[in-house]
Amino acid sequence: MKLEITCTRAEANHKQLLNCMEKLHKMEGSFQKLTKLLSIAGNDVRLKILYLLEEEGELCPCDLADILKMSVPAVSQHIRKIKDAGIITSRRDGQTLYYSLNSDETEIFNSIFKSIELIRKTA
Amino acid sequence: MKLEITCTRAEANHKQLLNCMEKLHKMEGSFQKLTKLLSIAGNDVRLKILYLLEEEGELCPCDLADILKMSVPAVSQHIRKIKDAGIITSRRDGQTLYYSLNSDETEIFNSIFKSIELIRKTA
DNA sequence: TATGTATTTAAGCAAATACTTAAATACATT
DNA sequence: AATGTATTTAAGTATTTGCTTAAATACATA
Repeated sequence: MKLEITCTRAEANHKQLLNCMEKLHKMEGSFQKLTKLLSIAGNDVRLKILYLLEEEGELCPCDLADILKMSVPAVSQHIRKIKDAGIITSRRDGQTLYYSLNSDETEIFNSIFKSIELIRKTA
Repeated sequence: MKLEITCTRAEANHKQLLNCMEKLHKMEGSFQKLTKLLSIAGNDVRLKILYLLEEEGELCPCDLADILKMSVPAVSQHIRKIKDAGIITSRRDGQTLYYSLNSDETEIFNSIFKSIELIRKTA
């Protein structure tokens, strides 16, 4: 890791900057994983899909398309992103695929959804 | 609000779908605000900026550019996004602008940052 | 006032996003 | 086997994103 300080301010605290760099470097993997999760949740449609799965347990693409008032392929492509990130899994019943949140991912989304309530109160 | 069900599956639970639509409709504003927050945090650079501000209290664009090893204008443009969302504010000291998290926004980010630790353990 | 430093803003561009429509796949039923 | 339904995948496209470089702004100091 290159630890080069270019800031020329007299007040610049080089030790602080180097410390920050090392911290980030050590946590790089965690940041990548969290960024991935947040970028998936940071979309109106996908956040609603995640919320609906949390609330309803499981839903199929067709239901989600109805609820979200959008085309089935559009929903399906969002579902794929969420699935590729390992956040949901599917269960087949005949022609219908039911998607649900993976139990090991619910904790972080629960804390995110809690903030919805928080926002409702402050807004 | 148009409540139209197009799903033709025999098993489709229309009451459930209508209920979901109403819930989403009532929470539309909260979803928008939360999506905005998450889309801002769902970027590697911005998540790190937010984390660094949380950890260090305040930092200037120049410091952040050093720590993140990227150009000052690139950092500045990320800062602007975060600032436009009302998440941070600036304090001027001479030529230097110090940015810090707004206190009313720290709660949600704290819960997000906590999940970094969670991820470190599970990964 | 002139020069330098910190920061922002603007213009330009490559890559990523998120939709649309059309085609492919998987299962069910006749 | 043939047709229909649920879903995914692919191709095409308009929009957004995130950088780069260059120019503008704000403050400090000689």
